[in-house]
Amino acid sequence: MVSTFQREIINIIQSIPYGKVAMYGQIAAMAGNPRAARQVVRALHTSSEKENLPWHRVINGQGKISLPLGFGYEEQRTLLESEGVQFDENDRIDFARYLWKG
DNA sequence: CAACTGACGATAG
DNA sequence: CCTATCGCCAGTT
Repeated sequence: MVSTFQREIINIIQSIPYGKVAMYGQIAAMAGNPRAARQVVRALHTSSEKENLPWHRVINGQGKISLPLGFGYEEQRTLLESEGVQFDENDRIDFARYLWKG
């Protein structure tokens, strides 16, 4: 089953606009729990497949992709770049330009 | 009910 | 910038 939290998180993720990204902590905060970043992870794992979520627009607080190489990293990066999101020399995303502000 | 688990976050070295 | 730790929270087993 999916708790209210999870639904809220799913809802928020679905509202991230094209070409923008959001941090786990940010989403958690919008869902009502600034410290529940890990629940965002769980929500993605449980619903990314069925819910049609833009999971690739969710990155960690360092502006980087959390997935390890060969385990989804390339896919996420490709998806983001196809939306116009650029990475700097340290593989980080420029929040000033791409961070979504709810 | 206790232990375990994460695509995390902040801090320290 | 990088790794190592500790703290956090809800869902599973």
